[in-house]
Amino acid sequence: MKEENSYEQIRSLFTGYMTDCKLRKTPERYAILECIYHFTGHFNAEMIYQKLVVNFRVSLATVYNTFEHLETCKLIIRHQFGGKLTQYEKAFGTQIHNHLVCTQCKNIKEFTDKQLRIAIQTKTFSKFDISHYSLYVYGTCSKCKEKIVSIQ
Amino acid sequence: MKEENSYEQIRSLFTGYMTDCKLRKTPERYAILECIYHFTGHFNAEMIYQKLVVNFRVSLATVYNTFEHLETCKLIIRHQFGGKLTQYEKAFGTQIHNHLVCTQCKNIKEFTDKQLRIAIQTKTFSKFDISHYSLYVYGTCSKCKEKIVSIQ
DNA sequence: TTTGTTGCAAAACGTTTGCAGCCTC
DNA sequence: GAGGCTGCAAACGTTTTGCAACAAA
Repeated sequence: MKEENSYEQIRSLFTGYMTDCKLRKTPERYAILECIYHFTGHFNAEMIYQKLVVNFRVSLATVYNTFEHLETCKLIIRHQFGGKLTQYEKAFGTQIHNHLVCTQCKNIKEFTDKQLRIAIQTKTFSKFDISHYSLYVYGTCSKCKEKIVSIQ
Repeated sequence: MKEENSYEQIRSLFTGYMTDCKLRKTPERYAILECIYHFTGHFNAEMIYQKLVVNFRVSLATVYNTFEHLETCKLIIRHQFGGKLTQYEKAFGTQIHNHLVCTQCKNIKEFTDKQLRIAIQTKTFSKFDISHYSLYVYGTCSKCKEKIVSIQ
């Protein structure tokens, strides 16, 4: 898999998208992209805003606005794992993966499964163009299993 | 698949759950369950509330409260298909199915795939107890594809 | 009688919007 | 210079909470 995407590569992808859509290339948008690039794991608008606002003048509204564009050009993927919180993750420099969601502690673990991926991706729908997919597997993680056992 | 679950069967499942958890068997909870039983397709708290309130004294808060219990005892499944709205569906009397979500018009179609279902369900995780799963496939539906073509 | 559950209204929360000013093109 | 984008604050819609009254056990 393409594990090595430099910031410059990602940035030029975003620039290309903005040019195509006649969007303006503002410093805010690049700052948000760069912040996401250096971020590990899942994030939301508030988290990126908090990280940036320390030494950069941005507003939450701009973060939301930029996320929308990043989502359409597939640089980030939006998730909603049961809670009300919308979470995102980078869609570059990472393998396609699925999510194990613990319904007790809400923790999320990732897993990859080549067979599953192929099964989903090769499925064709006569009247539907697939863009991407999300598989969420819900259950109880090992830590919470222990807790339940110890209570009984 | 078990396509024939009478309301009485479902009701007694719920009763059993409430007994086990030492919850009170209130008329409101049964009214909400019955309303859901007769509902087709996806629904949310507001929809059930609106249907019930016509000839029954309930509050939205109670609907939310009851949904939480119905979710834990797996009589309903919670979904969040990208939008901010939380949607639910019955988890009885229906086949396990996946969702095709159109990113343009937000319409949702269901599809079943036995092979996929088996592939997911037989996947075992050493430290994780699977309860259920949701597969969302995002893309563009036929109607929206036409629109895009006609614009260009 | 006890205390879980209710309706109601207010609050909370994440997200969106309206607008005047700014800055990219 | 035009108008897309910004920050700010107010508004929004869904969900949660606090509380006194109610009713299941």
